[in-house]
Amino acid sequence: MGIIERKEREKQEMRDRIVEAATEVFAEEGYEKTSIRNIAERIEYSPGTIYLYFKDKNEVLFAVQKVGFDMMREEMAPLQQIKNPLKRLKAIGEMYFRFSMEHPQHYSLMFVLMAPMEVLEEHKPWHKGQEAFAFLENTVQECIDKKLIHAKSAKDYAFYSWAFLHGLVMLNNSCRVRVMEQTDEENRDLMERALNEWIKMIKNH
Amino acid sequence: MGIIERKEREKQEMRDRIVEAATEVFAEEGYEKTSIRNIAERIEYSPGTIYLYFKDKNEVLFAVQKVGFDMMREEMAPLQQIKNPLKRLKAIGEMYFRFSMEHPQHYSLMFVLMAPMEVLEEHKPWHKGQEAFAFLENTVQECIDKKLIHAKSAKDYAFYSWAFLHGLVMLNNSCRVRVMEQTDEENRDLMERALNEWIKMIKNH
DNA sequence: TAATTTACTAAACAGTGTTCAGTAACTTTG
DNA sequence: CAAAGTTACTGAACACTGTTTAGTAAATTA
Repeated sequence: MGIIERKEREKQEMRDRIVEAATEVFAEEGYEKTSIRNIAERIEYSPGTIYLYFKDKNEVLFAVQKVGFDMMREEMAPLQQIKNPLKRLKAIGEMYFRFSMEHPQHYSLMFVLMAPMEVLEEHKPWHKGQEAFAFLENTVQECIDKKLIHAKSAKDYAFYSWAFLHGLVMLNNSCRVRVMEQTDEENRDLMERALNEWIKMIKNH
Repeated sequence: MGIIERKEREKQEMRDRIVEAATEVFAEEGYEKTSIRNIAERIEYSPGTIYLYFKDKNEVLFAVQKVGFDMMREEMAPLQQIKNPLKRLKAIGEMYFRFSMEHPQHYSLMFVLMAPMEVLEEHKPWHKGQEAFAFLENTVQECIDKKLIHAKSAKDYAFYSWAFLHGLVMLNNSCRVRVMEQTDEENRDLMERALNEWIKMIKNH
């Protein structure tokens, strides 16, 4: 009897539909307007139904976060082709900036909001985050191996690089860049300059 | 007749009481639990009363943000005594880390949340933010003047420094530092190392 | 003292995440 | 094929949220 198999498949399909709807609402309306009722309405089910497939809202957001990481991986994959690791490192930075501008809602779910992280119990790994970070770390390691940068620890310097970019993106998105009293275009230039300066700073001369 | 003067004074006192109560609730319970009803209850008035003194919740949060900047200025002022601007720069970084750890709620109101920034109309200056940034920028300018660092623009490098620290603080507070799979203490060490590395990176050798 | 202004409140509106009793449809059993 | 059991789903409820507004009591002015 393939009934249990079909039921299981239907269960998974329903889960996927919820995640798809949640992703749409989230990308279109943002975090604040993403409510269980809103998601339920989009798939034409009652709000309670979502709780038959997810423990709580955080679990739904965690699933949407995964979608975001999959999107980023697709933009990251082609960068593997860049043979010079220092050039690849810069390309990762440019991709990171672009992603944060084109998908601001996904960006905050992936790197800012606490909600999706709350489903991860202590000491349990954050697979999607680690996978993305590994790509950065490997690139930094290659730079060290080829003596292109003066870093000791690839892990540490990968993290520093991430922190620098993340800080720039955050100050920009949260309007704290207002202290600079510049136009939006000048701010974009500032970010570009910042990435160039960062590469210059860590480069071996 | 001193009645209008007294009335004005009472109006200001009431505003102050609201801000004080809001600051307490905010520091104790955090952003999520800071509601108009919560603030009103603490000063034993109805929620509606707050709207006689503030346009909306954002305006209350903006006032609390100012309190946060005043707290930070008090920690910043003594650093003026440090004559060596590069040492002062590092001290600012250490103070910034400490502040973010000791007052996480104020930190997010000052540097992360959108709500308090929404009271600032476009092209209007963000005084408190600019004042704090000026202290950092002046210190970087002194470093340039004394040829201690290899920066061209003090404004740009002050911003880069801020972005780097802010990025570290954010990745830490938002649990994204989990990619490092380290203990809390190891993470604190990482932040300290990061600041040292940053100073080393921008220093003239 | 009467009229006016001021300060405040209670209630309402539309929204939130989550739980749970009840029900209708589907599946299994006899 | 009918009865029993299981599954999937819903509607309503609970305790919250920011904000608006009509109504009221007190303070001030005339």
